[in-house]
Amino acid sequence: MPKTTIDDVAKLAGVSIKTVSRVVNREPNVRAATTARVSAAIATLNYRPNQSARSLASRRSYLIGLLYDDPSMYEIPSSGYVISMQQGVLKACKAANYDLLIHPCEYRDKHIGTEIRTLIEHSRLDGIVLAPPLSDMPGIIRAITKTDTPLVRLSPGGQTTHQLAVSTNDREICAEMTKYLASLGHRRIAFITGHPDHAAVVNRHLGYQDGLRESGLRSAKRLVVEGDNSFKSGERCGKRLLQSNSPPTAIFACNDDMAAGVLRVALQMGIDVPNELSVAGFDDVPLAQQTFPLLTTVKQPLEAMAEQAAIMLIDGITTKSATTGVQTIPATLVVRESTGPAPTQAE
Amino acid sequence: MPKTTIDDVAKLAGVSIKTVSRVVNREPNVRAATTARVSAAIATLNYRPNQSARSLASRRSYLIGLLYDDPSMYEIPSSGYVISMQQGVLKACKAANYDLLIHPCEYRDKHIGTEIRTLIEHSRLDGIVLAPPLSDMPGIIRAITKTDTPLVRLSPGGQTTHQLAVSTNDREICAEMTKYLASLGHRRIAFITGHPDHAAVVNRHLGYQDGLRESGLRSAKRLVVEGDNSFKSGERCGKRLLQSNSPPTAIFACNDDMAAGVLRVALQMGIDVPNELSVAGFDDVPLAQQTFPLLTTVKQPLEAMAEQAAIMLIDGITTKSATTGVQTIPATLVVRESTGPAPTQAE
DNA sequence: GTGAAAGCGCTAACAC
DNA sequence: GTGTTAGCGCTTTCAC
Repeated sequence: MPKTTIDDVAKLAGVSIKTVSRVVNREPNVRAATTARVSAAIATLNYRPNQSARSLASRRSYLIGLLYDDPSMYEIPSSGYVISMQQGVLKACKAANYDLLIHPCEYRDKHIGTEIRTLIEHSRLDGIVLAPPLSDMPGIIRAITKTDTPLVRLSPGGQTTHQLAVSTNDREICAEMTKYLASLGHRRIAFITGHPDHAAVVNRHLGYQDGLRESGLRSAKRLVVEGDNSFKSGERCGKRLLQSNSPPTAIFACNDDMAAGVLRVALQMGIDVPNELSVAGFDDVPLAQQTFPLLTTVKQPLEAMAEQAAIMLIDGITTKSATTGVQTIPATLVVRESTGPAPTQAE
Repeated sequence: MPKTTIDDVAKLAGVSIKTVSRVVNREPNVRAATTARVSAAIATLNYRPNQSARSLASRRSYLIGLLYDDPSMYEIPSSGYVISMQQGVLKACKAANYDLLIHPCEYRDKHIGTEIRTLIEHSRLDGIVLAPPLSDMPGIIRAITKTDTPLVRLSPGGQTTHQLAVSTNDREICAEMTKYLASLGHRRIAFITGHPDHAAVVNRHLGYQDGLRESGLRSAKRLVVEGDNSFKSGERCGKRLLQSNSPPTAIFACNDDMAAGVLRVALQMGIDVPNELSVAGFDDVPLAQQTFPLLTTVKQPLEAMAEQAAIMLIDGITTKSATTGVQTIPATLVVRESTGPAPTQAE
């Protein structure tokens, strides 16, 4: 069966192909009656515009790309984060009749710039959603903007004045979590920092310090250890903290994977969570509900953020206005089972 | 800067555009010297063929679709499985200069057939990789084959004579795992079945029965409970099994998410794994290395399977030969910490 | 409000 | 081996 084309529809509706095109693209200047006739023809013929032809003529691919750090680069890959982003972007794409092209990449690769440029030019991406920590890498951002491809960054750390971005209130919410832990009586609250390349997690560290200060606690260098956002690094950091003399009574890790690693180490060492140790994470990925005990964490609205990013992106593409702006979608505390009052004798 | 086209390259190389096209597409019948000249021109102009134009002229999109069960439909979504498949397919796509379009879908949706058909016609997918349990749904398979789109199924349960598919030795390896548990002295080995719609997990159940038989054990109905592959269902099933009178000393769940759920329940109930209870899973997703204790499981070569599927698919597309065949990539046992000798007094 | 004509950048079919 | 000629099915431009 030869696919039905715009000509078939035009013939059946008794109009020119241009009018069909107008209806399909919701352009103005078509009488309601005509629109109805065309729509009917489209329905009976089950017509679907050919994207390739559309793309060629309009110089748009109706494809947007989601670029993120390749999870398989880590010992134990984390997947919940990526899936959430994908879901969010997909939702926006579906609504706007765009398709999503995913592209995990190794950002440490020397030729990452060329790779991205090739991807964009080859696939004719209409826009790009850039996930952290890629969203903080000047080289990558430059490679994209040089091709004039619209770009939205997720959770960028630095300044975002002349670009599109969506982020959450990392700093404030981390201060809140820290204050919450302090309010439970904890005095030695440790912090596991994240990926040093990921600027948003730097803000989380700042929030931790804010929270400490506002609770009248002093920050101690030995209570802050550096992870890389991976589960394994959480285990390593947790072990180090818990084996020190005068270990913390609470550990706040700046993502869930690391917090889950801490939880595992505590279990292994026979430390009772939350009675002897409180543990908190950040993200609220599925893993936070698969640990024992269930993880207290910060619910980052990742899917909503990704969706919003894609909406802004597509909006900018269709209106051709180089929009600018930063949307912030607030995170919230989720208290589950891994946090509790500080142990009394441990002071 | 106006993008460079095939005409620019032809002019610079002093040949016709058709020759450039030949070089780009690695077609035969071009002299080596000519090829070299064209390649040089391509390099200096940094030419990249326009996919839209290519697609329109050749009726190929250079896009393949990966369809899978939408993980966000579950209480606690599982993501490791999906990410692995994506990785595998992406690898093959990269090698063949294809792009990947992901499409999670709710297979229970009444209009799933139309949705898939629209996707295929709209995006002009050149081929589809169908993940389980979609790969077992006649309605979905029919919707795809009706559009004449090449299709590869992952882990289909039923017969696959006239179609492409990649699977693993579910049944045999499950028999092996069961026998392994029996060899540890376990006599009451429970099994948590998976998604009833997913035929491959039915084979796992059969393998469990094989293993029991070959170990001289009788299968008991009360030792088999039905889950749906989700973590939560693993918790529910685990609780039910462990709270029964005369509980099993080993539980074999037919995927890791459910096994992890069992592990959590055991921890909650104060049951010592592996000393009082052995637990085994299937898949070897990242979660299997994030539990306490680490999960003994069956390592399913998911990424390799997905890659192989995509290779077969692309191969069939480029050679236009309606290939047929089923590849089987064997799984292996991974013994970690959650299994051990059966408790002595518990017999 | 609607339509005619001219491409978009490439590949297919065939000629040379 | 290489080139010529037609489209692929749309959108764009501009005329009416």
